[in-house]
Amino acid sequence: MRIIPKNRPSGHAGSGAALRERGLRLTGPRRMVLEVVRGTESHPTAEWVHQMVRRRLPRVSLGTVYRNLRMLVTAGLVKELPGPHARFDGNTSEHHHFTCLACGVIMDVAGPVTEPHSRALCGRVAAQSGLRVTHHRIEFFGRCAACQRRSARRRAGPGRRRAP
Amino acid sequence: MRIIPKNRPSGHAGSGAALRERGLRLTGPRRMVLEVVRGTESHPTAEWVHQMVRRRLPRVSLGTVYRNLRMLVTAGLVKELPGPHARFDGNTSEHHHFTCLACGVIMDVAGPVTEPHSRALCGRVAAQSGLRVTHHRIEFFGRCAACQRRSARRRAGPGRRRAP
DNA sequence: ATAGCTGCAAAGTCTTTGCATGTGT
DNA sequence: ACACATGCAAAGACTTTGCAGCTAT
Repeated sequence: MRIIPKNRPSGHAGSGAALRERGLRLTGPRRMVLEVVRGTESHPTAEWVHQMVRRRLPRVSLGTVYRNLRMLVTAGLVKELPGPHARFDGNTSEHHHFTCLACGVIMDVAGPVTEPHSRALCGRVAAQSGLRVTHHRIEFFGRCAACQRRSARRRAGPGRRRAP
Repeated sequence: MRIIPKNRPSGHAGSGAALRERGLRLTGPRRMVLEVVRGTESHPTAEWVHQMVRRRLPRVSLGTVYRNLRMLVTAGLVKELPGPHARFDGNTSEHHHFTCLACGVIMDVAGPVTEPHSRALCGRVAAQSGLRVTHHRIEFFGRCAACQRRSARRRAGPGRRRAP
């Protein structure tokens, strides 16, 4: 069900190096924030990042996590997803997102699957409207495979399920 | 520059009728909220809607505006755009949005321009991933025509501008 | 008559910020 | 050394909610 390769092994600069390259100071909290965000595919909230960071650096405050997340977004090392609660994404390669309306999980949808179409889309929009389109974002909504199975099973009949 | 037909003239049920049809009570504040949202293409915030409503009904509170906006969204009479501040859209036909990064304006991008491509996109995503895609949203970002002209003029030379 | 709305104000949630102290370069 | 980061707590921005009094049906 994973559509994009994990970004860890495919390799980008280590967190420390990445920070230095942008002229950002290398501090413990900052590095940890970046590593947490890069180390998950769960599109975490600031709160979640904070909890994870605290496992290693228990004194780090939520304010610092926010400050660093903002800074990393500005530096282009992290992306931010729209919505009422901010969510962050350590995968900076071009990709889109699918949100399961049943369980809430957010999954990546890889560039190769959508790229040709979405490129054509941008072209059309630009051509017809006189707008200059520099980038775009697509969000898909529906049900993930797991939730489809779940509801199919339920419909089939409440006969056999997990051992009672 | 407008890409979609205004939704007023093309006609949908009057606000009163629309509310009744959904079993919602027809009150002054509620009707006014719906009419304000339907009457603009500016994708307004709750605050802005509140100010407009107050021009006619000065005693309406912001809380009531929020309550009614939520209710209208639930009833499907109004759509909500994602982002840190909620924005609302009285145009419920399928369309997407363009945001100008220079001036912040949000414009509609019509279905017909994008529909075939975005349909194909959904199909591909569903096929490759086992996800069931029920709907999607596309946001384009860039510069609107006016801002392109503005910056072109500025580059051309700061010779003649508005009277000093 | 009565379920549903409203105004008002208080409370919530998420995020940002001021300040004194600490730290990477 | 000194600019930059941090922790802490207070403040901000936006949104929701409790409640007593109206109101559409």
